[in-house]
Amino acid sequence: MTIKEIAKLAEVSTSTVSRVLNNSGYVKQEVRERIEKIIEETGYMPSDVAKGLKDRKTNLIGVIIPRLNSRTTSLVVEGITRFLDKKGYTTLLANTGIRLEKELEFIKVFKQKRVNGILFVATRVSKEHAELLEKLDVPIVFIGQDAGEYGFPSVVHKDYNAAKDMTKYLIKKGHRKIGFIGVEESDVAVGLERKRGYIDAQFENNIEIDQGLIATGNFEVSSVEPSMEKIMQKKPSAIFAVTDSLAIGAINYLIKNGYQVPEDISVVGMGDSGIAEIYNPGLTTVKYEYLESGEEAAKLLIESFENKVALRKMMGYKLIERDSVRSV
Amino acid sequence: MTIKEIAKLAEVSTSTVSRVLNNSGYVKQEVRERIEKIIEETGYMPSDVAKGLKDRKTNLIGVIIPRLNSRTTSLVVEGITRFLDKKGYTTLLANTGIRLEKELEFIKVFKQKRVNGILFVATRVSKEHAELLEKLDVPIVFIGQDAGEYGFPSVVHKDYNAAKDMTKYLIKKGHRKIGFIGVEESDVAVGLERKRGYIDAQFENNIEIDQGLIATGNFEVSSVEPSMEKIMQKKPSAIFAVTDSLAIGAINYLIKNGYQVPEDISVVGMGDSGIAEIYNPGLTTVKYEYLESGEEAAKLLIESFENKVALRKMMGYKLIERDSVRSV
DNA sequence: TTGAAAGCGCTAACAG
DNA sequence: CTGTTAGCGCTTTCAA
Repeated sequence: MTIKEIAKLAEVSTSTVSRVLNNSGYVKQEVRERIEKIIEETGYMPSDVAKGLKDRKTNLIGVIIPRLNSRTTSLVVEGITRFLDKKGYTTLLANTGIRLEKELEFIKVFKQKRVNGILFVATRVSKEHAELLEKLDVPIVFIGQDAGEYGFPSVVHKDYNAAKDMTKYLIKKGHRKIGFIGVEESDVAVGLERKRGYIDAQFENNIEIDQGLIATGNFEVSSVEPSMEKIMQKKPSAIFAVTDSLAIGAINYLIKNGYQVPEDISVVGMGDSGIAEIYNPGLTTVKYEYLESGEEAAKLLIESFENKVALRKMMGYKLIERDSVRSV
Repeated sequence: MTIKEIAKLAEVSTSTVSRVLNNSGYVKQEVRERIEKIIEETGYMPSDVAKGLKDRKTNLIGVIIPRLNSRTTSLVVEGITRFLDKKGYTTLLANTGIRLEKELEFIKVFKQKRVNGILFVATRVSKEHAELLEKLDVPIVFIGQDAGEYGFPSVVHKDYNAAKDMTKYLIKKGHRKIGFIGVEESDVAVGLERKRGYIDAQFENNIEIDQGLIATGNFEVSSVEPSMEKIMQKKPSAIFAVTDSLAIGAINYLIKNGYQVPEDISVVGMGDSGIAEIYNPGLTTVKYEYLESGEEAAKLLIESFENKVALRKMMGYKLIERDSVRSV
């Protein structure tokens, strides 16, 4: 079914049909009704493909995510779709499995689909990304990692400050030997910034950094065990894990090994992953504004269509005290 | 940047550029290289919009989901994107917030975008859906709810059997008074089928159904409290919740009220939501093949492009025994 | 108030 | 081996 067929059925020209479709220009009431009736009956829907060709605007926004099986990403995407839907944009979703080559490939695919912009939930941003994006010239906003270095607008979380605050909180509770479960530093936000916060907080409180208390694994819960084995040799009174999953992995490890949380040892996470709330004990953690960051990034992108300014938006956070820490 | 501009730069016709782009027909090696160089330098990417118009194939698949903040949906979508990506399709995502009018609207939007097919993660399927889809004539596969009644292919989980098996399991463990926390029956799969399983298993074991043991809320954890208050008056020895979140809500309620799980009362859920595994105690539940159902549905859809047969695919399940049940 | 015609970017006969 | 041309479905002057 095309506009031409509708025109023929209504015995008018395609222009006239187009006019009633877009409510533009003059159409005699009687003719309008005739056409509307036919459209209704046939279930005809105009093609956005043809329209897109005509006015080079697809109203498509490409969203690139590392994976979907994390609450973080889900919330960000939820925020994105919520905002874009309101503004009449449709979301194209690309799931990369955190593979750089996939990320680059999807950026190209999006360009071919002529998306009006890209939202990139990144775990790291490289020169390759920057060069490709530069070349393809698509509006983009990064989420979760700062791409300001390459001149791209970004929506980031205050990872450094949050981790520092959390560490200070533990220190205030009397802890001086705080184990740290981190992830690869190639993930600047989670791996590097949070670690910096952890270190600086101790530095400012004149606590000597003990490398024996610091373990680096990956995001998989299975990586917690070796990390914990290393850390526990130093007999810490608290564990600071950079994500809630890792924190819960740590707690489960402790329980399995006969410790009580928080009686014997305190544990905190970051991310307020939903599990944190319903877990037993309730996990003390930092709540980030994930849903809001998705909305904010989408908003930034849409706004950049008009005035293109590269900027960085910092999202807030909140320390949520629950039952996994005790004072010593 | 268009094919025309590339053609001009390379001093050839657009057809020749098109030929090197698609690796079709003959092009003199020397000319080919010249064109490729220009494409490379300019970062030109052919427009899928124009291509789509030409050969009425967009390689777009629309995915409609109720919301993203559940592990179930995330896994299904993960499975979908995984499969579609392999096959060269791109995913359009529509997040409805479980509002019927949004669902219908997105189906129309997808039609306008000329998607080649739709995957609908449904919570219920109505006549309105059926009529619209009939009229718009878009290939579709339902996920999670059976739309066979309206002649649409569906990928569903064995909700009835799984719930029945779970109930039988509790019975075998010696439980005769089993509380039931369900959801609205408008959700046929989760609300109705699972309840039927619960009832039939008891019927077959000559256990009289006590309406006082059956409570119906919604998916929100907050709805658990009133349900539990009602059920606990009957002093059950076990609770069967139709989702893991609900089950954990129940456990938290019990703990708050001084009960021990499973010592005082057993609790089981359904869905193997990830929380089930790391929760304390480990939750006995049913693991569904969510990721696989996404893949399976996408596969069905793509296959239906060739031979269009409406069919129903039943996904398997597995009872996962953990630590939230004891024998009585 | 309506229609004819051109053009958006690309591909595929067809002709050379 | 390469170019010309028509047409995909739609909107938008420009005329009438």
